[in-house]
Amino acid sequence: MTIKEVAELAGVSSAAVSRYLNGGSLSEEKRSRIRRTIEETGYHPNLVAQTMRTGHIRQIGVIVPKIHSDSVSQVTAGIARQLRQRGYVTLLGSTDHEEGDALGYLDIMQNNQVAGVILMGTCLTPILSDAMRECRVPLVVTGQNYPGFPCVYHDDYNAVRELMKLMLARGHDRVAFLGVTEKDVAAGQHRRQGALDAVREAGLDPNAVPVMVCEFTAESGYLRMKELLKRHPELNGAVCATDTIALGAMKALREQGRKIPEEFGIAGVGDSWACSTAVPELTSAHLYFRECGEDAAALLLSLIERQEEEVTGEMPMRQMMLGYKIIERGSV
Amino acid sequence: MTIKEVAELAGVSSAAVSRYLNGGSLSEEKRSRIRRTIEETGYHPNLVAQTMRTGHIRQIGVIVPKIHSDSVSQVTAGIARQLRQRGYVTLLGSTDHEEGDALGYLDIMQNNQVAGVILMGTCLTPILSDAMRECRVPLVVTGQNYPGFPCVYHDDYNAVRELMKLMLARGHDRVAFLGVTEKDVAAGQHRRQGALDAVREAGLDPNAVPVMVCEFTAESGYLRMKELLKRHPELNGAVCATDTIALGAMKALREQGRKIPEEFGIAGVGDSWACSTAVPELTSAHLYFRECGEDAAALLLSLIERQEEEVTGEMPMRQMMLGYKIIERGSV
DNA sequence: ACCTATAATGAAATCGATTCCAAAATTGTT
DNA sequence: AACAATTTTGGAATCGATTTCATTATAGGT
Repeated sequence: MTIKEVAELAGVSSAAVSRYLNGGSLSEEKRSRIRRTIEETGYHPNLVAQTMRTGHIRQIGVIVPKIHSDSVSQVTAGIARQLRQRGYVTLLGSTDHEEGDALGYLDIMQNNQVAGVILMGTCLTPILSDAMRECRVPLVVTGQNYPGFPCVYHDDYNAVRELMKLMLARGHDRVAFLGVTEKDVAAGQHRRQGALDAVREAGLDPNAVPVMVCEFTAESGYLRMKELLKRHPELNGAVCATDTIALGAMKALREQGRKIPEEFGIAGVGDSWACSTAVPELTSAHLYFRECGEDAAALLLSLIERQEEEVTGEMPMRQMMLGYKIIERGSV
Repeated sequence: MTIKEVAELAGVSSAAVSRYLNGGSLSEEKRSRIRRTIEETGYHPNLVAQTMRTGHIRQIGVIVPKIHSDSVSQVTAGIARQLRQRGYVTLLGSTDHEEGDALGYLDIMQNNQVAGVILMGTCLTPILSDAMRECRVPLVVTGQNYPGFPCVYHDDYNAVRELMKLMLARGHDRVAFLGVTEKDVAAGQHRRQGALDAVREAGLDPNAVPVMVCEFTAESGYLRMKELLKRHPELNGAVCATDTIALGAMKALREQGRKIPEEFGIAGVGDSWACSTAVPELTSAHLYFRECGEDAAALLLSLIERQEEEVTGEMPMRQMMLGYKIIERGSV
């Protein structure tokens, strides 16, 4: 069913039908004839043809490192929800942490003429950075602060800093940090730095704090913690870069018979649902993942609209940092 | 950069460039001239225009009840991966379990001219069923067996049946079942039926088995289990329709001082990562979520290709059931 | 009744690709 | 060298919408 066929049936020109759909002067009589015909035929405009002509497509590319992950899927849910509300659809790309795939998606999405791209950041390599800069449509980064790009991210530094302060305040002063790869600036560098700075601020020596690098899995947290307890049996507390790692670490602590929180304090980041099923329940920093996604989408759409309306006024770069909330559950 | 501009620069007609890209007779000389021009300009064909002309778009609509969910995101990861491999992209719609949103997405995706749709099933209402039947492109259902539609789903019935058999074999013979809404046929009806049939097969009375209906959350599992223990203190085992519910239920058992697995056996479904961080670790039925997504995508693409090639031979309906694997971890 | 301003209308151009078709160029055969 | 068969080529039509433009109809004012 095309606009032409509708026009024919209603006895008007296709231009009239287009005006009916998009607003334009049209006599009341034709208006109602067209309305009837559209209802009868169940006509829906072909968005591809529409895009072809107008150059505006209501599709946004969303590139994530791994859709099967608690935090990533929460952000994605926020993005999809906001986009949907504003009449856009989500073109999803999950890269499995492969840089090549991210580049590929960036390409294929632009070929699909998306109106904009949201990239969930992990490790920023020069190649990816170049590709992002060459992106022909507005682009927003979530989860990381990439200088030069509009970003929406979390206060990773202070979230972990505050967790560590809490840990020290509770008397766990021989602490370790279970982190993730430093290639991930937000989850790797900032969280570690927050932990160490809290230690320094408490008048202790941050260089004495053992730092382990884990994968993003419970298994990895378990293994690293086991190693840590063997090498540093004097430890009585650990802050972990993610809840998953912390939950894995708790298993190692159980095996060693360390009582939580009396003999050993532990905390994670992300406020995953599994925190409240652990024994004891895991103290964690809540990050506003859903809101991060929603804000990123809203920011991107404002950039797109500004572009389409050819607003020429100056436009400040937006780096949007979201807060956090420490959820005490008794593991510290 | 359009095909016309490339043609101009290379000194050939746009038809020649098109033939270069899609295969067609072309002299070696022009071929290399075009190649050079494309490399220099970095030209990429506009997929919207391509779709406009050919009617073939390499986008697949994927409609899920809630992308922020362990199982859903795993299936989605499988789908996206398979589609990507075959040169398609994923148009994602997350409905938050709203039927209206599902209908809306079905519509908007068809307006976007998607080549096909994968619908992750939950509650099949007549309205949704009608909309699905009216879908103008091939459609595959995952996670549920909807009669009349090609489906890829799990053997929910036998997975839970086997879990319950295990439970009874371990001497937990005063059992309950913590299920989910019956509107969800696979997770609600089939899992419950599997549990009750196992009880019957063991020579016990299935009508004596208390059945609770939970939400898909740990909190709900906790509350329902607490209620259950108050009403039926004699119970010594429970099979749960999901891991999340089981992990919540374990909290209630801990509060009541029930030793797992000695005094009370518990099991879940889904083999979530959190199973192995629980105390004791949770016995669960592994379902092949990723594979389910991959198979659904593969099935859909085969339907699409068959349609595009106008294969006329008879075409059996495909209802594909995937197996499961009981992962014993010591909670039964 | 006449002229102007505004509203209504449809034919045709356009977006960027693919593809049909007829013409031109090349190849092969005798 | 003449002719047939095949390959190469670009012009033009096409997909389904929007939008410009020139034209016609209507309304308003004196």
